[in-house]
Amino acid sequence: MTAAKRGIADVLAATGTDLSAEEITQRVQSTRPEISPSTVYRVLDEFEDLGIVVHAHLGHGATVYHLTGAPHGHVVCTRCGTSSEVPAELFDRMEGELLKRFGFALDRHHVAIAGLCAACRGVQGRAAPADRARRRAH
Amino acid sequence: MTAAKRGIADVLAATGTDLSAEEITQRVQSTRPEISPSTVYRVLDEFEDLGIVVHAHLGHGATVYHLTGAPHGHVVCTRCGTSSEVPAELFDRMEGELLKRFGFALDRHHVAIAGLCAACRGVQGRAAPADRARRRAH
DNA sequence: ATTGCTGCAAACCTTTTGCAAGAAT
DNA sequence: ATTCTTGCAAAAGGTTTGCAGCAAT
Repeated sequence: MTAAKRGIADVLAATGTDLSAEEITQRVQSTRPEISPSTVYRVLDEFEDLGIVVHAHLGHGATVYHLTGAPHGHVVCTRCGTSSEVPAELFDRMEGELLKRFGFALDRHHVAIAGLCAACRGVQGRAAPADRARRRAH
Repeated sequence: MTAAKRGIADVLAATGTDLSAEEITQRVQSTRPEISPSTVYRVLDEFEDLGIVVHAHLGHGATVYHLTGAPHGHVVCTRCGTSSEVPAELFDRMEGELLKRFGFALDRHHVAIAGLCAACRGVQGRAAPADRARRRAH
């Protein structure tokens, strides 16, 4: 295993959250400044092929990566952009239905559910009209 | 209403599926060649503010747009990239749980569920190792 | 010698923005 | 006159790729 791969693996192991390629690059570069973003993308790709890493699309912005582990889903607030992880078991029922009705095998790792987080629901109450901030955030 | 807006609205009304900004641009340009992509993005933004249009992120590639109507979810195959719409009612149970447990208000319009479609499940059977095509498609 | 990894720079795709011109009020 | 909308071109964000060099075999 090369220095780049070791460094990227270390970063992924050291964090509890999902990281974008850019965040991973920055952290790797804090100890190995010469490692380039393209290498990070290439290594991440390779790790995915090996099943070590999975990624998810959170809707806005960059793809995020994390070590394969306890599968979890993501909820993303379309107003403030915050994302958080939710237990994979929330998807059990839907998984069964999708499989039965459409033959579609849901991937819990990969899911991003959009909506309004508790804080933003409070702020804007019932379905206020979209504002620029909300669109931007998302 | 300006020509650009009318044209874009017509395109959206004439299709039954989700369209990317690029597809919308191409279709609009078939009758009004001078309309630019930036205008399409701006008009789409405005339509969203008005609540006429909603968009969804399908994971890979570009954002897609459609007229606000019967809300539906999307499932996207991570292998072949195909996306299809699924009834919003599939999200009922999950919506309730997310609200109760996390105060999170799911937006059914906006959801993209990843997984393997029936065809691709057949092709690769049980959990074949990821291949380049799959990564690419997604 | 051959193969594989890497850094760099450039390319790419999607989306946004600054600006000056034109249309509508 | 003022305001809104547009086209164009450039920029921006995220990601991929060509290439030459270096490392490991």
